Amino acid sequence: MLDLERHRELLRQCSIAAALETVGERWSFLILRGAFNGLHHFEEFQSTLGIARNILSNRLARLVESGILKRDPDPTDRRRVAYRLTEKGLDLLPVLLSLRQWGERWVAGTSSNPVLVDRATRRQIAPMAVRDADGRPLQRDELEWVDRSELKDKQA
Amino acid sequence: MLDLERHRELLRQCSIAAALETVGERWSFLILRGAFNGLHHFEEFQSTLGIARNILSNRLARLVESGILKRDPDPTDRRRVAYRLTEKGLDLLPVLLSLRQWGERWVAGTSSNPVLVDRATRRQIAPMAVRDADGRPLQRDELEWVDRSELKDKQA
DNA sequence: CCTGTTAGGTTGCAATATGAAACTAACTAG
DNA sequence: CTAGTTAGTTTCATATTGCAACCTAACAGG
Repeated sequence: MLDLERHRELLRQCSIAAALETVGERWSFLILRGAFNGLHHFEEFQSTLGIARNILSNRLARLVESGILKRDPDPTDRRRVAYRLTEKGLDLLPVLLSLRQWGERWVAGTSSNPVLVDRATRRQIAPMAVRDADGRPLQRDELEWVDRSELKDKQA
Repeated sequence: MLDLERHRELLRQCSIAAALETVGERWSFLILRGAFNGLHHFEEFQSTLGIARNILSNRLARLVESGILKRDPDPTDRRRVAYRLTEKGLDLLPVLLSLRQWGERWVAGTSSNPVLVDRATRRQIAPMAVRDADGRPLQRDELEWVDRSELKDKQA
């Protein structure tokens, strides 16, 4: 009970911890990346990711339960199930892109494929960056952590 | 050998997978969040995060080996070690912020503390968003995945 | 100097998670 | 009907996590 209470306190204090409860491990991230890249069906995920079937089944179920993916049975073939990103799941795009760009720069050392472009201009999206309220990218020394009570103006 | 080869192929193909090799699990993320929030010492991480000492030791060592944290022994007290983010580690800020904002919106349902502000204006940073090359936020239906060879212009 | 405290670990072992491979149920196509 | 397909489920060996105790080196104070 004390553990549960501390757990809840942690969740209240930190949204990262809350987020990590649902997506905080490697296979979930990779499944999400697959979903963003157009994978839908169990076998697609399994063969593309090379993930054990029981782990895939477990993670898919968890992502569905968390509301990140939804399970769409195919009316024309009752065996087939499409797993699709929900609004909640789609909102993870900045996370995935940030992670990808970091990986490109610091781990893989190469750019990867496919790339995300602005449909209208066909130009690649900008690198994910911390920006001020007007959209100007901020350098790290321009940033500061403050207590929420010290905010200059209330922002939604 | 075949597994190793496939593993390498996956890393080459996807920078997210490469990134997840180093930060792809819950405790690493939470340690990084702690580091961004000013934690430095073993005991600080341990008591703040409530993480098992052996897991903390293992993760810290891994993050140091990956070049994300560096290990700074204190010259005035040789027992003490400060773990600090490297350039590589600091570059994970967009990942952590994206994740945090996602968690605030979809999991915790509340805003968390501390918050990141522009030092000059004291205004809160903008939500992480996917933006075009000029910095304009893009909606999801404005985005498209293309093969790198189809890029309209070469961008660094 | 000795004793107690501190800091950063390490160790042993139980519980839990992962992964390989086989199996199953339901469905579809010919 | 048979054979193949799809999405899982199960079994069991291996790996990882977590609890709690322990250890070592360094320090502080009397």
